Amino acid sequence: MKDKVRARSVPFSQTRSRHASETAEDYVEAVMELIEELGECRVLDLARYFNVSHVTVSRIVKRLHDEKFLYTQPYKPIELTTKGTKLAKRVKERHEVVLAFLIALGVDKTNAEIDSEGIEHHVGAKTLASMKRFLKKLN
Amino acid sequence: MKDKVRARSVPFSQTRSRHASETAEDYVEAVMELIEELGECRVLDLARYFNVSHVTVSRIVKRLHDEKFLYTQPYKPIELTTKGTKLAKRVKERHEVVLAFLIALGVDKTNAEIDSEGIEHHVGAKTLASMKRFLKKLN
DNA sequence: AAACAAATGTAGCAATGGCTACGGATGATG
DNA sequence: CATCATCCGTAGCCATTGCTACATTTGTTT
Repeated sequence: MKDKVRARSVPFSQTRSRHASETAEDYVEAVMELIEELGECRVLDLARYFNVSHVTVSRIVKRLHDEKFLYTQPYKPIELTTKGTKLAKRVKERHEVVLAFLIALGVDKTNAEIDSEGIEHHVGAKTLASMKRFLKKLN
Repeated sequence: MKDKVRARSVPFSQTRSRHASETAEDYVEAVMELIEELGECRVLDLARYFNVSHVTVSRIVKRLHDEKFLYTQPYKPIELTTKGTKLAKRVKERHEVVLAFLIALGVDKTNAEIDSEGIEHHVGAKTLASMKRFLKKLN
């Protein structure tokens, strides 16, 4: 009986570290987008993007720098490392698939955009493949 | 230009408070499940369920008690309040829809279970309705 | 009843992500 | 080149969710 219960715990992979990974994904994706749209990415651009204070951003940027996702120097624009760019591309592609999928499913654009932001982080390879298959079948 | 960027920040609704709500959802759902399966729900049952220490559980249980989601007394089993039961039922139903949906989409059971745990928290009313429609069409 | 094991609580630490307040750096403008 | 606004860093606070170590309660077993 207890074993059965313990088995259920598998999907709950240490909430805190999972959240940290989600933050990394959100930030590298945002940095890539902001560089595309504004030419460069500053701390305040990220603060406006995520609607948080510049302090929160600069601390997270520091962490992501330590984890080698991006380059950052005081008072300089933020850039992605190779590692960060790879992650950003993967995240962006997955995000686009999830968004297109929700819209194809019949969700209005506004809600699809909101939900896809949260859902994308939890879409594994298998689920992503299924979503792509679904989209392909529609064409 | 900046406005366009700022608009994107809408889906990112204050990460921290969102996480706290997700925890509440996970815990009331777990309490309901554990009571069904074991007859009662103890701190250690939740610790095994989520694979965290009993300390983490008892602190979260204290918070959920303050927020009136559950009853708890020292060294006694945990029970859901009316508010907690309502939330648990809603969460459970949504969870079951998401899981069934992923399986119907072609995801294997193991991955569907893992991904649905994360996805469920971000499925809004509109997306949930679309998933239900999809499931209905299959029958 | 005493002793022991198991369950739970408490103290106190770390990491993460929020914040305000303040000060230093940069760059534009007079 | 001096000033001033903007940007950014630092200090220091809080909440949440992890942890270990230790204390206490409960219930079982001599």
